[in-house]
Amino acid sequence: MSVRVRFAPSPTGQVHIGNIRAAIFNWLFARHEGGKFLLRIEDTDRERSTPEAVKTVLDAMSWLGLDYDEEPLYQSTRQKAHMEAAEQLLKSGHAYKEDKGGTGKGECIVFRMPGEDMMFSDVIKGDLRKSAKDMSDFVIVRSDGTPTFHLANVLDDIEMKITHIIRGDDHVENTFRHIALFRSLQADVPKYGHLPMIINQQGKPYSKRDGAAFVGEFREKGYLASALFNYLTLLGWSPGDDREKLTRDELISSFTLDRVKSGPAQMDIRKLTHLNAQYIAELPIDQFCKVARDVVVRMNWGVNVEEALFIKVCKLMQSRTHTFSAVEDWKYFFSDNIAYDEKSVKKTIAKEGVKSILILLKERLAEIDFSEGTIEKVIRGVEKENGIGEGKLNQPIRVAVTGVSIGAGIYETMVLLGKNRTLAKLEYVINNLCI
RNA sequence: GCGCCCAUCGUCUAUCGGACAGGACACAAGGUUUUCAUCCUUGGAAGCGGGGUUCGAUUCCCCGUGGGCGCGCCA
Repeated sequence: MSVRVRFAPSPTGQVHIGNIRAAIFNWLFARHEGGKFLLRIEDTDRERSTPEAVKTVLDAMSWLGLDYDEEPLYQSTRQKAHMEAAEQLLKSGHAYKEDKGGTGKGECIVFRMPGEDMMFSDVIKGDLRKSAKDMSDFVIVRSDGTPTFHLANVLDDIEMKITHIIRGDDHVENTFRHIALFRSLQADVPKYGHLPMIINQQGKPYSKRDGAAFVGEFREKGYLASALFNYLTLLGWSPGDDREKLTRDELISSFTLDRVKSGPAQMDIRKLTHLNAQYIAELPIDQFCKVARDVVVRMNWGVNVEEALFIKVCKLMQSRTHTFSAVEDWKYFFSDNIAYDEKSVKKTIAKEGVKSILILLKERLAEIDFSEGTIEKVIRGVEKENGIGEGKLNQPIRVAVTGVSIGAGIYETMVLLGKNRTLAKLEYVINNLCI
């Protein structure tokens, strides 16, 4: 029988990093096995499940390249089938009505656990057992007539002919209930695999408080889908050798569930960032420009970022870009109005004697055509005339023309800045920041 | 409290009883470089504790400890 797996998110606004990893593992498993990867939108919470929330899920998936094989099943369309199944369970004696605990809410429908010890072989965790006394009956239809997660989930998995359920660790206990449901519905019980949780630095499951907890945030912070995808597979899984940076095809061919670890794994943003830098470095330049351009648009600098210059800047900056949020600091290439880093200014420009040197530099630069060679020559000359060590002027100049103390090679930077802008910035610094 | 699961460098991991426990991130020290970054070299860094089984245990078993998860008319 061919493998059919699913990702079943409830669209509640954001896609949690733990959920998307479950989706990735399901996807990888399906692709490895040549099976189907399906999507089910669990939109029974009518208040939170808005079309926008659904779109967020879809966007996150397409961003990561998680393509699904059949039309998504919307759980909200299954209400009737759910209720019919509940009636059937009532009839067959697998469920009964009860006002649980006399809450006054009225009667709900409760599923009767079989009352015997259970065991299933988890594809990741191995044999898991639970004795009858530790399992109690549970509600499948609320007193308001709506089905609970357990009922809906199992019924829809039957409907979708799911063969393997790969989901978070937090569901292991539910699995005993779900298996009992499958059996009493006379359906084939799928295979289960429970993924370890992703935890934060405190060892707790990732939450909003940990900053980057949602897929959208990683995207905004300048991470590449390919890097996030790759990194997430490494959390709780490894190919068994020393490879860590794997292409999607390599991931598909080496992914097996029996290599998934069963203990929780801690997220390390730094390692993600390192991977991200590698992926960025090997991006074709036009791709790099495209993603960088999106950041520029979002930043809304209020200046014209001309494409030809932008491409040159991209070429210059790509190798030192770890995440695309670094693009936010590129404003000095395109704007006459830049922010000066106070500390850097203090350290390099706001010093005795700098002013006259910069004035001389400005005069000399005004006389040449800008190229790396000519610029370097001018700077070396000014240094020599003032008895300054070779290269010592580079940093002050960098701060003067870019506002910050880090960046690409200063000659290249000045060439891209252009003569006019360079001179204008020197003029500003001489008049306003020098002492 | 009860039940289930897990346990290798700070972190992610390799090891399917047998060599110096390997790799990556991070960190440190060098080198390259006009700053930053890249790149290169080197270094420190781990088998939770205690019992067994075995010629031999990180690996198998038990106990302890630590951690995670679950115990809803949430999903």
